[in-house]
Amino acid sequence: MKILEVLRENGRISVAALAERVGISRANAYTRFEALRADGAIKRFTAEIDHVRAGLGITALVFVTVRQQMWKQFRAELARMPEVEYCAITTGQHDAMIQVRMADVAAVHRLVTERMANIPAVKATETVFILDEVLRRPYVLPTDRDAGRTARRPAAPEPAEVPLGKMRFVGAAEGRAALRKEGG
Amino acid sequence: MKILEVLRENGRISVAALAERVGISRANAYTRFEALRADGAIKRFTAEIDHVRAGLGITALVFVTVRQQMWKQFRAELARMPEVEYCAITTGQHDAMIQVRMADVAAVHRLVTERMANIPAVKATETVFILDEVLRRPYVLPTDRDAGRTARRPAAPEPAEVPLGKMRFVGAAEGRAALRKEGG
DNA sequence: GTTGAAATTAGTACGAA
DNA sequence: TTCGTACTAATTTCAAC
Repeated sequence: MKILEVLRENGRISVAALAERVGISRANAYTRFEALRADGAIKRFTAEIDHVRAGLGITALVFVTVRQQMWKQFRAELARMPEVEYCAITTGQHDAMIQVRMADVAAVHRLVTERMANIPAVKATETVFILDEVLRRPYVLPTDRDAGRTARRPAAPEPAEVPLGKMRFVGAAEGRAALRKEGG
Repeated sequence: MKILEVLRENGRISVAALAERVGISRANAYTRFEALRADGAIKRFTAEIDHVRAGLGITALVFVTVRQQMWKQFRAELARMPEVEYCAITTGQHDAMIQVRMADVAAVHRLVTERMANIPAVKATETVFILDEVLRRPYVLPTDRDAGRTARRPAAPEPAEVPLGKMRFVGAAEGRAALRKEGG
């Protein structure tokens, strides 16, 4: 975990420097580094690029409703859209969320109305623009849980008190109101 | 752009190998590499970590409605939540979208109902679970636009045909219907 | 899991095209 | 701006412990 913590902040650090920061020997660092890569815990190393400086100043989220039994086609179409940076299948009102980077607002409009709308698998879309990216952490690690808290718990083995079947995937405010009623 | 293309796929490549792949001299590669870093085009290098293998198998999106004039406090609270991987301010129904990685569903529930709900700046939340991350590209580049298309356009200087003030930030299906009516 | 030396590679400087 | 090259510093590998 310590190795991962260092590497997500500085992916180009030398293994020797990594060893020193983690507090192990160089040879050990090489062994563990290679093991993490082979194991797949580290998927790849990448450069974070300033998309604004690269000429893609507009970021948008497109929430997509996918026609049932056309998922395979939807995924195939996604693979052919290089402007898509991220796509996740979600629960809730929509089926998928897509994040795109474009040069300007008009390009987003064109993408959604011309390209996305012509995909048969796409039933409907809802577009939202990103005004500001407040934070992007390289990747969250389990050890982050205790960081930033004033009082750290001794990692109690908290059981899943709320059964999954009882959860409501809705707004928290609404959920709290309902719980209050139920609880009395 | 070529350098960025290589670097986002392999952030740990040596500058010598980078020079060869891009087709420039070693010395030139060092110069440009350093310039890209100094300029801020490359923000940092990072390791992509498999969060499932790291013990954080659940990913969720929390859409947050923020109380007006409490943005500063909201951002301050965010900084103290290490489980948040990404946060963006958006247009549309909600004010912000937060992506979190947690060990299990119960942990997400706890985060939203116990921690988030106790932040005065948070008026309401809506949680959605990510079932599958279809794709995550390191960072999209302008050169990606033409890739993956069967017919590539000669990069015409397309003007912004649709004025921003005329755009409707709503569902595309709805938007198309409206345009049909307007257009006749 | 550690240390230390050999082999290799990376980073720097500078003149020329 | 870019290239080639020579030089110095650092990294990686590999061995014994």
